[in-house]
Amino acid sequence: MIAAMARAATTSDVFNAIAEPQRRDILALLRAGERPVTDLAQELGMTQPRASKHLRVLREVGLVRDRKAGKQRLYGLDARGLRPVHEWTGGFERFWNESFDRLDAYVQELKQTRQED
Amino acid sequence: MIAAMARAATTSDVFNAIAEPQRRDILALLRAGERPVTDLAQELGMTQPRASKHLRVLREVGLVRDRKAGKQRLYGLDARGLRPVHEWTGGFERFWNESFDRLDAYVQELKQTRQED
DNA sequence: CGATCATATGCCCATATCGGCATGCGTCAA
DNA sequence: TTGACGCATGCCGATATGGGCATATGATCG
Repeated sequence: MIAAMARAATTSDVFNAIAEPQRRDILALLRAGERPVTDLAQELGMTQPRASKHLRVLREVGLVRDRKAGKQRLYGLDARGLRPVHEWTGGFERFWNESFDRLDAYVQELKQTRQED
Repeated sequence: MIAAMARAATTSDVFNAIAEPQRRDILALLRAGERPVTDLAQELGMTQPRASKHLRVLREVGLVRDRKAGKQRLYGLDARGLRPVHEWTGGFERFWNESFDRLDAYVQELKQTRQED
């Protein structure tokens, strides 16, 4: 049976993956090119297991690819998955500029409301 | 003392707020204009308390504004907070098209690597 | 004031998530 | 084969999160 779930189906989708600051840092670093886990961990000041776990999440949502290179395992960026996020937020673009006007309208209405009390 | 924390400082930032599908649905709906809680809840097929809780998160990160309108409370969109997300993902835009080539490169390297064994 | 509608909250449960630590596993060198 | 290195996992603890349900709160109306 389907019981109560925390963050239900959210798990392992791109939006969730980039909700974690450290994972965003990893992605940003990978723009410079492939890197082994230890490298990333050190650069970002995190332990190796921690880096590995974050990388796993990123890999599971397809934002990262890995390939073996001898003893090492190189992680590389696959940013295609970020596109949907960019497009989704882009769907609100026209509201960014409107917002201020809207807020002004709110303020006006609030003032009126208070005066009417 | 600061003990181990789950999702540390992530809580209540915009990235986290939009990691939840239902909250994204709410934001999308609000593009059409202000709406009372009950309205949103019904439209999205969720209970009123649930809608209120999601709206609270959205309000806390500033993606939503509310104003009292008599008995009701109208929630309205304030999309400015989405801009950073859009820009962050935009920073990867040039990799979207590269990705395929990169993957091809990976494959090439892999082939070479295998041959060298 | 009392009844009622619209929301926000509190409390509880189940589960997801992060971090640390120790350890397993695969690869390369001697 | 034995070590050493590089990385992935397993397990545990602490906490955040989502949902349900009942209820507190706020506001309007009679």
